[in-house]
Amino acid sequence: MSVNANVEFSTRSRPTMKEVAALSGTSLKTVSRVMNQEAGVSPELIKKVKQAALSLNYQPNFTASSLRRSDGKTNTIGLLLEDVANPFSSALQRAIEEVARDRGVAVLAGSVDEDSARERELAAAFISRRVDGLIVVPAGHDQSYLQIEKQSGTPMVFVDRPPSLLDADSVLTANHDGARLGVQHLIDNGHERIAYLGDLATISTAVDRLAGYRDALERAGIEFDPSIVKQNLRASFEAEIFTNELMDSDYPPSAIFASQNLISIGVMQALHRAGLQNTIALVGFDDIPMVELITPGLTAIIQDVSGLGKTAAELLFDRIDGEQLESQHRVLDVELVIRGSGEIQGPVRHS
Amino acid sequence: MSVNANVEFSTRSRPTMKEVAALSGTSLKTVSRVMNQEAGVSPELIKKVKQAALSLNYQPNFTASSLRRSDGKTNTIGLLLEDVANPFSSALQRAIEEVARDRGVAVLAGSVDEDSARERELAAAFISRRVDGLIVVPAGHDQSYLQIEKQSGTPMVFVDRPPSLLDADSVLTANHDGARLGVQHLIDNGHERIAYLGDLATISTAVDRLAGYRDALERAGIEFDPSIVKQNLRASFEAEIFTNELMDSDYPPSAIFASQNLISIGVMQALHRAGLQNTIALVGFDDIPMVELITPGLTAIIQDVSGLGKTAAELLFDRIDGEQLESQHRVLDVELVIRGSGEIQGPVRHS
DNA sequence: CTGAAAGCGCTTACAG
DNA sequence: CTGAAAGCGCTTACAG
Repeated sequence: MSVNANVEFSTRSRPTMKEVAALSGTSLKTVSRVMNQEAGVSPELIKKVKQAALSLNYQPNFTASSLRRSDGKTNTIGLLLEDVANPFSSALQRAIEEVARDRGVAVLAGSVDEDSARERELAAAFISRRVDGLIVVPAGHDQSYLQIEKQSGTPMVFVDRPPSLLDADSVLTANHDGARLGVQHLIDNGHERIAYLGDLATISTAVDRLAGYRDALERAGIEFDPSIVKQNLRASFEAEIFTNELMDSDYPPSAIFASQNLISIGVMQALHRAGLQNTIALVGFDDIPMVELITPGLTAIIQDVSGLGKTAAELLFDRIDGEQLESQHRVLDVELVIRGSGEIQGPVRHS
Repeated sequence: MSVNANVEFSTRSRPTMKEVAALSGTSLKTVSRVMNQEAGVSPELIKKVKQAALSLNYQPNFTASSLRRSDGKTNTIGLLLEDVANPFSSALQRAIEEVARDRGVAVLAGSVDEDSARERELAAAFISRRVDGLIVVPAGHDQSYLQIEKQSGTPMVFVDRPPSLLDADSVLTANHDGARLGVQHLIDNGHERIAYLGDLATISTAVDRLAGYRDALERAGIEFDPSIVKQNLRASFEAEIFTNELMDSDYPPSAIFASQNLISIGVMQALHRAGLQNTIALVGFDDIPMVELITPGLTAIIQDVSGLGKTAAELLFDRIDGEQLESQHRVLDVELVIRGSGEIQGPVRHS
C-alpha cells in the first residue's frame, strides 16, 4: 500500500522567492534578505516571510543565486580520481569530503581510469558546471589543457602525481625515498638479490619508486639486474605469474620489493602457493587490507592517504579563498611498518 | 621554474556568449545556436562563431543554461552513501557513475556515516543545487522529509535499505533469504549450535539477516539461543572479542554466521589466533578482500553490489526521463560461494 | 527598514 | 536563416 497514494503522481512545481513574497505580502528583495539572514529586516516581516516559505515548502535555488552573486561561487568542487572504487581513491575522496563538508562545499567525483581522454572530458564536465576548484590525480602526461582554466581563475591542486606541462600546486608522497627505505630495509636484512615488481611505467609514482629502488642498490654497491625487474604489471595475477617465473629461474632472488599493494597481493599469493612465504623476504609499497590475518605479516611502506587528501583540500580552499601564492609543492613522508615478511634474513652476513 | 611565469597571476574573467557574439560580429542567439548545434545556421556564421569562441577560449556555462532551459535539468545527480571510503559504498558509486557517464551526467557523492542529521543535510545540499535525482542509502528511520521533494518532481531511488515512511523506488539485496541460505549451509554440514554475529540492529539489512538466521533454524527445528547471538557489533575488534567469549564459554558453538564482512574479519582473526580456523565453521555475508590468501577460504554469501548500483541508476534515469510508474521494488539475488570455512563438518550426522 | 529596477549567462518564444 | 526582447531565480546597486 502506498503511504501517500492520493498525491503520488501530482507534481507541483517548485516555489520561487517571488511566490513567497506574494504570499507573505512583501517584496522579492525582503524574502531574499530573510533567506540570507541579512540584518535590518523587521521581526514581523521575518516572521511573515518564514511562515510563507514554510507553508509553500520553499527551497532556495543555490545555482540561481550563485549565478548572480558577485563571488560567483557554486560551493562545489570537482575530484578527478583514478577509480572511485579503489581503496586509495576512496580514502582520498573521504579525506577531501571531510574538509569540504566543514565549509558547506559539495563534491563531484569521477573516475579517470588511466585514460587521458576521460581525464579531459571529466575536467570539462566539472568546469562547465563551474566548480570552485579541481583536485586531480592526473592520468595523462600533458595537463596543459588546464592552463587556460587556471588563468580563468579556477584553483586546482594535483594529488599523488604531479601535473605535466603545467605549473600548479601538488601534494605527493615521498615515493623515491619510500622505495629506497624499503629496499634498504631488505639490504639491511642480508639481501643482495632483490627483485622489483612495478606498476605501469607511465605512472609517475611507479617511475619514482623504481628510481628509489635503484638508488638503494647503488648506495649499497649492488649492481642493477634487469632480469629481476618487471614493470607494467597491471593486476595481481600478473605479479603472481612473474613471481612464479622468478622462483623457477636459475638464480632466483632472495627478496622482492613490490611497488604497490595489488602487486604485493600477487606476490604473496605466489609465495604462499609455493610455500615460500617464510623463505623469500618481501617489502611492499602501500598497505593491504586485512593484513593481520596473513602470516607472515606484510612489511610495508605506508603512505598517508588521508594526509594527501586533507592537505590537497586545504591548499585548494586557500586558493578558493583568494590566496595568491606561488605554486605549492608538498611531499608527505612515508612510514616503514615491520610485520615479518621483510625481516626474513638473506644470505649476506653483516659484520 | 614556472612553465608560464609571465601569465602566472593574471586572472582573465571567463568570456561569455555575448563577448563571442561581439567578436564574431553576430548576435548572442546565433552563438547560442552554434554552441547547441541547432540546425539552420549558415556555414559561414558557424565558422566565424567557432573561431571567435576558440580565440577567446569560451567555455559554456552549463549552470546558467540549465536555469533557463525548459527541462531545467542540471545533468547532475546526488548520491548519499554510508561512507565513500568503504568498499561497499565505493563499488556502488562506481556502478552508478558508469551509468551516469553514458548520459553525460555528473555525480555528487557524500557520506552519511549512519547519522540521520547528516543524511538530511546532505540531501538538502544536493537539492539546493537542483540535482536531477537522488540515490540514497538511508541511515535514519524516517525519510518522510523527502516527501515534499519527491512531489516537487525530484526522482529518487533507495538502495541497500528501503525508505521508511516514504513510498519510493528501492533496490535491495535478498538479505533474509541470503542469510537463511548461509545458515542452512552450516546446518547441512552437520551444525546445530550456530552463533550469529550481527551489525547495528537499527540497520534494516541487519534486521533482515537476523530474521533469515532464525528462519533457517526454525525450519531445521533448532531452538534459538540468545546467548550465542550478538547484535550491534560496530567494528572487527568487537566481533573478535565476542568470538573469544563464545570460545571460552561452557558450551561453545561449532559454527558461526557473520552477518557482514567486517564482522567476518573479526571472527576470522579470533579463530586464527586461537588456532580454531579449521575447527569452527564460518559463513559470512559479503565478500572480504584478498580472500585467496587465507586458509581456509571464507565461504560467503555474495551480494551483487554492482548490480545494485546499476539497477538503481537505471531506475532513476527512467524517472528522470519522465516515466510515471508506481514505485518499483527490486530485490537482487545473492550467491553462496564455497571456499572451505563453511564446509568444516559439525557434530550432527545426517543419514 | 523596504522595494523597484537591472543584470548574472544563458534559452525561449517571437518576429522578420 | 538571423536577431531583439523577455525571462529562468536569484543578488546587486540604488533610491527612498
